[in-house]
Amino acid sequence: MRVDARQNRDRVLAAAREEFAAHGAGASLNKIAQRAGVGPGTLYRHFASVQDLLVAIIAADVDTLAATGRDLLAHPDPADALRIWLRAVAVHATSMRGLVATELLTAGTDSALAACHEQIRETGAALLDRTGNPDHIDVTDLLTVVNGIAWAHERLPADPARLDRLLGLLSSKVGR
Amino acid sequence: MRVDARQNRDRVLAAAREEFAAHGAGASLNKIAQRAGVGPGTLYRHFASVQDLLVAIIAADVDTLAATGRDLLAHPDPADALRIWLRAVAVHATSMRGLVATELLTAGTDSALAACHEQIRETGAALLDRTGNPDHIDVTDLLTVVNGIAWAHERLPADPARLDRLLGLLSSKVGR
DNA sequence: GTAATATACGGAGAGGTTCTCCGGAAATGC
DNA sequence: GCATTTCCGGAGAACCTCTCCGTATATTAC
Repeated sequence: MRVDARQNRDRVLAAAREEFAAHGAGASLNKIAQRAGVGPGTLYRHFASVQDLLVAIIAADVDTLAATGRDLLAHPDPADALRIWLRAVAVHATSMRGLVATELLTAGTDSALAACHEQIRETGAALLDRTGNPDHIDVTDLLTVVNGIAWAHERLPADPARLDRLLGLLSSKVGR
Repeated sequence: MRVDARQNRDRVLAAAREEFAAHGAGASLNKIAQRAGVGPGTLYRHFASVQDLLVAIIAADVDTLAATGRDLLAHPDPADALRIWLRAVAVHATSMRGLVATELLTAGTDSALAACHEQIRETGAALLDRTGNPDHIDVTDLLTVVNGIAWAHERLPADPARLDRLLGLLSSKVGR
């Protein structure tokens, strides 16, 4: 890839981060291009759809999340480890005004996104298995609910304590 | 109100129901007007914003939900009654591709919508109180999570059994 | 039944959006 | 230094939301 192309790509990603954080799904791709100092054509050549753009932004965070999960496998209390990690997942999904939660949930056909899903699912499964999982909870279901909670939390007026309260409503095996 | 105006209003509402159900948030108000056989001006005169349109559609369903809740106050098992009603709330929120869940969550400044919120909150509070509410669960938090679950469920490929599984992940006091 | 009035209609149009296309400019390889 | 490949950027088509206002229709008064 030509170095100027990579620079433009990076500039677009940075601009998109800011614009999505500020306006969520209502962000204008035109404005992202403008903010990045490139033409609309350049933006669309690098990212064929708004989803591609989001996935590129999210992928890095997913790696971090998986690493956190691996570290937590060494945590003395398996149930605590799961709770801590689920909270981290929720916090991550609580960004960009619901866009991340939406994207993480929708399977779609994007292979990069599918890889993100799989990475998160495997990490969650490992943590859940270590608790013994007496209620035979499906890890996908669990992550679905956590995403839903994150989405709802973000949509309401800011209340820092709410996220923990909502997660606390989960089944006692994983919630509290 | 002139009778032709009322007829147009009703036609717009019917068209909007179909269009929202088909395209969710991506529905075009132009197309709704076209489908209803009126001009855009007529649509906007009746409903100043897309939110007004949604609230008008939702309000009737909320009345039904509140009535169901009142009936359930006579249910022999308070915990069962709460679970049944929460499921009904989730099913209702699971329509129009997430639009209803979104709308029910966001408080905003619309007074008609605020009335819907209050009606649901009061019904939920009555049902929750009757269980004794040993965990001191906040009814608003509970409804928030149910909405989040409904939203997440609707966003994924159809799986009729999933909604119950997700609701089952709630704290044992209300989930199962 | 007719005239006067209030009310509502509909479409043109301004300004925004997404996304495409292609001529020209810039970087790379020899 | 030159040929070639790659990439850029903006013009523009098609769509969207939302407003304005002349026109048409329903209602009321006579």
